[in-house]
Amino acid sequence: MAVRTRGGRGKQPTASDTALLAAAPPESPVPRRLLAVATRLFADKGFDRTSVQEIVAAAEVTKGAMYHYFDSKDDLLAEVYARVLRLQMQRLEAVAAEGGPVQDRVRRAAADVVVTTIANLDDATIFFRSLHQLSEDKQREVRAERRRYHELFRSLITEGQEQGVFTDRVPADIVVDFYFGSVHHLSTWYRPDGELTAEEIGGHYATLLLDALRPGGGTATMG
Amino acid sequence: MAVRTRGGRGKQPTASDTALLAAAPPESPVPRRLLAVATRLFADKGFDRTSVQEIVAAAEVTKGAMYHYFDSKDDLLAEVYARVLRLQMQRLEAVAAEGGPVQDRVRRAAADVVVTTIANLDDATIFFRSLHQLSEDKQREVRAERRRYHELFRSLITEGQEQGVFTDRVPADIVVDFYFGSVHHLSTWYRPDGELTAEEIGGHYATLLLDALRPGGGTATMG
Amino acid sequence: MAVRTRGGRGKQPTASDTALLAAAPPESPVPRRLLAVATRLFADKGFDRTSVQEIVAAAEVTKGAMYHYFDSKDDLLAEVYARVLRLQMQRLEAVAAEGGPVQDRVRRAAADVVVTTIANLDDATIFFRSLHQLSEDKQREVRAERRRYHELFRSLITEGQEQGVFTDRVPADIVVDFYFGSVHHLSTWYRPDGELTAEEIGGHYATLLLDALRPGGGTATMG
Amino acid sequence: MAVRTRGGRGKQPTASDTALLAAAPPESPVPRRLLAVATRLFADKGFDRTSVQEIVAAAEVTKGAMYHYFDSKDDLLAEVYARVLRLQMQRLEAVAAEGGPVQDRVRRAAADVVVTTIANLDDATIFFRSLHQLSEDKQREVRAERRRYHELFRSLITEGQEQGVFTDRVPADIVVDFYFGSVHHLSTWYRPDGELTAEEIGGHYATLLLDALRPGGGTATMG
DNA sequence: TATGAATGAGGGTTCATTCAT
DNA sequence: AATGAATGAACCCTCATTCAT
Repeated sequence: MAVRTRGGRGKQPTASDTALLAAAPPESPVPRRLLAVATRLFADKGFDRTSVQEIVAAAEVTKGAMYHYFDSKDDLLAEVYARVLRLQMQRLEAVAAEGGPVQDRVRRAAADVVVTTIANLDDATIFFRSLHQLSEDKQREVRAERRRYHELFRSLITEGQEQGVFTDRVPADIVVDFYFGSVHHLSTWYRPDGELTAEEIGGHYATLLLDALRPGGGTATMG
Repeated sequence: MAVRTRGGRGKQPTASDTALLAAAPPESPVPRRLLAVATRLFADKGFDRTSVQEIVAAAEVTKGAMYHYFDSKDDLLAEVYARVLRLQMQRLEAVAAEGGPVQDRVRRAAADVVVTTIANLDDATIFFRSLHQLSEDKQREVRAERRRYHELFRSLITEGQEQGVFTDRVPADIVVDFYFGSVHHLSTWYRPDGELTAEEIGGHYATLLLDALRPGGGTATMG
Repeated sequence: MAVRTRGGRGKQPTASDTALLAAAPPESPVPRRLLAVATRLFADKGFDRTSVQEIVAAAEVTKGAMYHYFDSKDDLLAEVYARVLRLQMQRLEAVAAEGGPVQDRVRRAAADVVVTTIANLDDATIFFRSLHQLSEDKQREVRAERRRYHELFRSLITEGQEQGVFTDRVPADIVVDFYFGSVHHLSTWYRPDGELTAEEIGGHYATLLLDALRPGGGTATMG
Repeated sequence: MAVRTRGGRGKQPTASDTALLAAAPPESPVPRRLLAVATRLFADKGFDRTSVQEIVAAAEVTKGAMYHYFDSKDDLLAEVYARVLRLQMQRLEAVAAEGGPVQDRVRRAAADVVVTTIANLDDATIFFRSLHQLSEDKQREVRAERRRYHELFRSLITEGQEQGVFTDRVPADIVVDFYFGSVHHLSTWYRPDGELTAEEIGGHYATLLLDALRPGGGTATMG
């Protein structure tokens, strides 16, 4: 990580906290303001179409200042990825660590990732669109962290399948990719002024996932 | 459309046909070759990171020739979008027009879009990653066509819900966005050398969708 | 001259004829149409900013056709120059050949060149703005022809000075350059919807010239 | 104005000062050097035929440096216009503010603009030839400033007409356009190695103007 | 007489980054 | 901790012209 000055943050922020992170008021310290502004611009116009000049202008900072805190424009993007991965992981770990029936934990996790994603739509937009704009090294790191996240989620699915509360007609791996595809694409169609709240969408998504995992009958494979 | 010279293509190509389209042999006419090469490069490195110079070099064509056939680099991307939209729409229309129980048609459509997407992974990669790099005008066109596609798919879901063979716990709109999110993200994780064939993945995805839509019991919303 | 096909034109066209030349209807023969269109565009946007593509599009002709009739874009411009020089020379020669007192002939020539210039404003615009865009060779030709024109006009001034009806306080050379500067710049400020007609302006310009040449008193050189 | 760093200049420079401005020695700061070189090249070959590459090469500066100081090539041209307008306006204002009979002030102004124009022939060449190559916005600004200049000059003519020391046979507006046409065209025919000095030509031009404005008899309009 | 695909050199401009201060 | 002038490579695109047909 290249940011040389940054205070730690309390763990387990709520979804609404995380939205505040992105809103970074102009009086906040320089690196934070740069990150906030960059997130906004990257989501808006894409990484490659956002110039360093625009970022520093929007953050009311000089170029020199930016290069003082960040190694490169790339590094700025890497920080965005690090932030969102850290956040999602924290939330999933919290849910996974709770007690209760596995299907309840899966539902909570599934709904929560939707709500958090919607609360940080810019992050989500960047996440699914800009991975290839990161350097090879950093891509690898991101992918590795992402894999850890998926594996944790998958372990919950597997736990349910082993207990028989979930069907295993479809491999847990596939289920996880299937679900997170849906989640990532929220940034493509979700509009804050739509009919449904983030919580309602989270509920629906979780329902679709849980219903798909219901054991019993199953739909016959066509043929 | 900006390509000024191009013959029509036969209707209702199979999934394997479509893969061939992208592979465009070197002796094919200039615009086709450019499109094939551009698709490859855009998927590989992203639109903004692919220079016109690289495209024409890979297509063994001069820049002037490229600009003779395409209005701009943007236009090249627009053609990729037009092609994939046309293809997917044709296939969905074909499936929708078939007879048989609605759940069979949905399953076939759901599985087919997966297979077709995998057969044209480059297109899919570009599709979900580069829309914002298209000009406003062209974005609007793409979105409009995409909407028509979604609406056709949604009408199948609605039909099933009205017949009572699908649950309506989750609105058909949400179901469609949920499913196509999963589909679009295939390009993120699918690898040709993986354990499962395209058809198997299509089967699993269709199963997850159909199972989620099974009527009956349902999973209680967490309380 | 590079245009290979062009009928001769009657001599001594009136000012209104010449305006018609520029309006060239679309059904007129190809080279004439090209010349008319080019004149319009060169005056509008300047020679360098007018592409051959635009010219042939506006003339509803293909590029190949244009290059069949003209050697180059440059050649098109040369033709415009040739046309305007020919025209102005013809008119001046006609006036000079008339009888009557020299001051009447000068007045007529001075007024007529204004009216003709206004009737062919596009030509005038091009004339004073695009000479340097012609090849060296062609520039030389244009300048030579222009010199012949100036010399003819100057001979009228000299004639008046020798007769004593014009003052010779200012050398005839300077008078000529002085006057044609004014005339060329008509294209800079004249607007067809202005208060004065072309004839009125011609009258005023001729009056200014003739009054400046009145012998007698003269204004004392400052000092 | 787009040049971001430039000190003011002393007021009321003499004609010979202004010629020095254009000669900008090589050790002068980057923007000044660029402007000097650009003026030279634009006058020589025309704006459109002068490439940015040529400018920066002649100024011994990199392209990046040029774009650091100027927004565009267009901006460079706009600066040339701003400079010449500023200069001419200053001089006219100085003359107009002097005392003495109005005909003396007009004569001085008329002669001075000729001398100044000849001292800055490159500027004059560019001025009358390249206005249409400026962006619409900048053209408007230039024209507005030019109008202010003309109006000041015209007010002197009007003053003389009202006092009866100038005839009003020709409207003051027309007189102004007439005279400045002549002045602008100096750049077309004046050669430093000619027989007459700048001051002599200025004298002649002023004489022609003043003589044309002499009241009395007048030349009868031809009938 | 006319086409239009193709050329290839050059156009203006942008941009992430460096470095002396 | 911060500046901002300067770099230099790369970018997309335009264009007059040619040539096989």
